[in-house]
Amino acid sequence: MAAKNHKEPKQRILDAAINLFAQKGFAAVGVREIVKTADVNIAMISYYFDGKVGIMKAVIKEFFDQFLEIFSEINEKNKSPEENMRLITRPIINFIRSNTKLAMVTYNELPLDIPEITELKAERTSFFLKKVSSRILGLGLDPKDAFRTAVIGTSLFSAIMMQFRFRPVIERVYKVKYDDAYYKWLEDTITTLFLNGIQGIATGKKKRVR
Amino acid sequence: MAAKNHKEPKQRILDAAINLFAQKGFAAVGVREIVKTADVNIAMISYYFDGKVGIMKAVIKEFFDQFLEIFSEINEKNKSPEENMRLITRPIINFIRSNTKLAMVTYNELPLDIPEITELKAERTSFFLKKVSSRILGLGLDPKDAFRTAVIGTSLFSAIMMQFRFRPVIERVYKVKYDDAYYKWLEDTITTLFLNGIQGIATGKKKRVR
Amino acid sequence: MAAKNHKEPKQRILDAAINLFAQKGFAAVGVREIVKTADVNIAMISYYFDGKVGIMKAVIKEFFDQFLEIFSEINEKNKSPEENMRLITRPIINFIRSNTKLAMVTYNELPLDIPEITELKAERTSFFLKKVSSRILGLGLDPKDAFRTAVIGTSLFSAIMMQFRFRPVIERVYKVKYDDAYYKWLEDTITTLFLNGIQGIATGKKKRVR
Amino acid sequence: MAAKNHKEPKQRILDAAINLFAQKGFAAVGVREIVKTADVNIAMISYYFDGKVGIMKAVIKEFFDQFLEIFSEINEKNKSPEENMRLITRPIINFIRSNTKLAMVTYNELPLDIPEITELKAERTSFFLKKVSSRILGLGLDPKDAFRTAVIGTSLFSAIMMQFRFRPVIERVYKVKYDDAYYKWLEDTITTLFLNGIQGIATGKKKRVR
DNA sequence: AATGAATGAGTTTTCATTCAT
DNA sequence: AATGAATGAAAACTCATTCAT
Repeated sequence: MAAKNHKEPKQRILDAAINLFAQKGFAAVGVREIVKTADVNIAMISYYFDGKVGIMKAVIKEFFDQFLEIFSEINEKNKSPEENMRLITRPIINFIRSNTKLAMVTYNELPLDIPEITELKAERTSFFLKKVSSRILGLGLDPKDAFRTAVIGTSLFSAIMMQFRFRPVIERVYKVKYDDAYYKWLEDTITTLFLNGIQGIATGKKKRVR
Repeated sequence: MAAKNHKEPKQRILDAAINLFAQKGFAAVGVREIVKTADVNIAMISYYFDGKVGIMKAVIKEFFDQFLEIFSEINEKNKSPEENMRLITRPIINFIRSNTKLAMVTYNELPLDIPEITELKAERTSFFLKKVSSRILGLGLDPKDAFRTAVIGTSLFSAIMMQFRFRPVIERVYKVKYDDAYYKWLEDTITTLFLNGIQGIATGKKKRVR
Repeated sequence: MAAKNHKEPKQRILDAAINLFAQKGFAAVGVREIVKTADVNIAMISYYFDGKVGIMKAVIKEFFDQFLEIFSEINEKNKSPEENMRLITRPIINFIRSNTKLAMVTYNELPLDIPEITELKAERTSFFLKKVSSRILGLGLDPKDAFRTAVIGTSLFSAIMMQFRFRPVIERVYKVKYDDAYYKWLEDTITTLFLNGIQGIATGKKKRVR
Repeated sequence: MAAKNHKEPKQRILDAAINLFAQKGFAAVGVREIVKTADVNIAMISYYFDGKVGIMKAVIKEFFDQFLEIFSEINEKNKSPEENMRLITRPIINFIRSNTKLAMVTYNELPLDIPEITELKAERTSFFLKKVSSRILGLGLDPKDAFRTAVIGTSLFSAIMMQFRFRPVIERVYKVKYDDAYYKWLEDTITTLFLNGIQGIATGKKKRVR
């Protein structure tokens, strides 16, 4: 029942919370459940995080701190369009694969209004929006069409996220092994899908403008 | 505060619940809040829905009953690929536009485990998965590649859904008016994006197989 | 689920209530449970009994009306002591055997205070106390020792009652078949036990006085 | 209204519950009433007893733990039959006199089915049945007639219990002072009654066998 | 740093009863 | 006579948080 106690209490709380939030959602998880899972005293929640929403704040921060960083590492020089597209899809897939629950919690709680978190969430997601848009832009779209890149960027992210969210459903219907090969295949599929899609938009853009 | 009382109590409860669940999430909404919004007596929750999760059950059923129906109406005959693609994207966008909160609630609560709802959810989502996959299949993909159609289908749905979920964030960054023109433009964008993406996959399929 | 509907609604309610009260106790049974068992509309409770405690009143009345009557039928003439003792024990055992649940409900709820029933209960139990005492008195006790007969009388009744109350426990420990032979044997045992006991008290009375 | 706060909260809850359960019955007492009487916070019920039935569990355990112990102390050596009988009646009367409410609560709730308590109750009452039977056996009954000792034992206990249960009724009819003298007299009466009764059964046993 | 008992407002659900039909 | 929707109070329980130790 108790968790591995080699880590620090603060980290144990965070780990437990991410797992439980991912499973049941923020509001449905009680602090008593968290402290039992983390094997810490209940007062430690206030001590380290100043309450339950403080944990959620930390979770969101952790997600964005790590997630936004993966974009910084991308340096598309003079590569092929496919390679550049892959420079977007691969880090996203790999990151979510390695941090599935962290990503799920953040993504799931995004539209919900917990007042004390609204500002933090809005700021980070806006930043993400700009970041991902700018990455998409380099693939042949008209720089003036920034809004469209935002739609495509969020679609890309959401499409990838969906594969993790929908995993239980997919497993009910198809025989899939979620191994390295699968994730490579997913990377290929998403890359091809969006690369061709974006190129289709870029060439046909004269017709449909907004 | 009280709602319009022209509708029947049962429907008022459902309407109120959908609005509140969409705003705060299922677990964060109390029945007292629902009955206050719906202007009904608190005991009516048990009377009509047998408790709070009963409301959620009804919400999920309502969403899938309506949503799955829109696919039945699609009859792709001998039309152009673009027209066929549009026969998928348009009804989805229109439906979610008309039932944004219903869709959001269902989509948001999908991964969360509320035991009494698990089975219902699993059954309906599996059904959705098959339905959307079969629609995608008609666009030039190899019939043996059913699993890939599932990934593309869920990506498509999720990409559209994301535009509704992310609306508050997008509004912070871009000046958008969510009118008929916008939704037409969104339909065009998503249609072009996925049509070209799917065609790219269909032609390049020999290389990447799973 | 629904009960046999040949009887009148009022009687069906009473039957259902007695069964449920016997099983769970008055306070633990809800009117909704009663009406479901009796297969009548919930408003019939108020209509026929003026509420839940009204049912309990009727139950208590029914028990005492029937139970006190069995004593009237006893006419000890010039019989042997054993025959006279048996004229007390047999009707009690037979009555409780035939009306086990009615007796259990009344006996179980005796010490509990439901204001509207207190007076009714007190009056009937007092009456019972006098009745049973007077029966005991004829077995050789000093007429002045009325109080002692009350103790013996209640002990006798309680001893018999206990065999019904404790039946589930006894069945766990001993192999018993609750058939005619058993009840005859019980009558013999209780009769002998109390007859000899009373005679012992009657002869030894000079020593212990109160 | 508030109770003496010298004792620990847990004990105060137990004391209050025993009093209230004895007065109104388990199901008719609300936790709010208990916490008001015990002057503790309502959450302490869950904290210490894991809910209302947890209190009842504790009450039953407390009764049997204490009650069964009084039998252990009895060591009938080479004493007269009356002394041996008295070694059974006296501790029972004294115990119930000192723990009237605890005994009443346990006795009253015995036949009622509160699922979570069924097993506990069954186990302890079975144990009691064996204990009291073995005590009775030493008074001249045939060792093979174990079942009859059970009937007599439960009758004895129930007869004593009845004097406490019926006290309000008896007080309405007779002038009794429930002092030491009364309990001594009660001990004499019950002892004589059952001793002679048992001896009557023992001698007349050839005739009536089961 | 860490404990766990204690708090009071909060939760959902069920209660017996009523009333318009 | 009979229905069942509707009521408001009360039920048991859980919540996140605090505080003396």
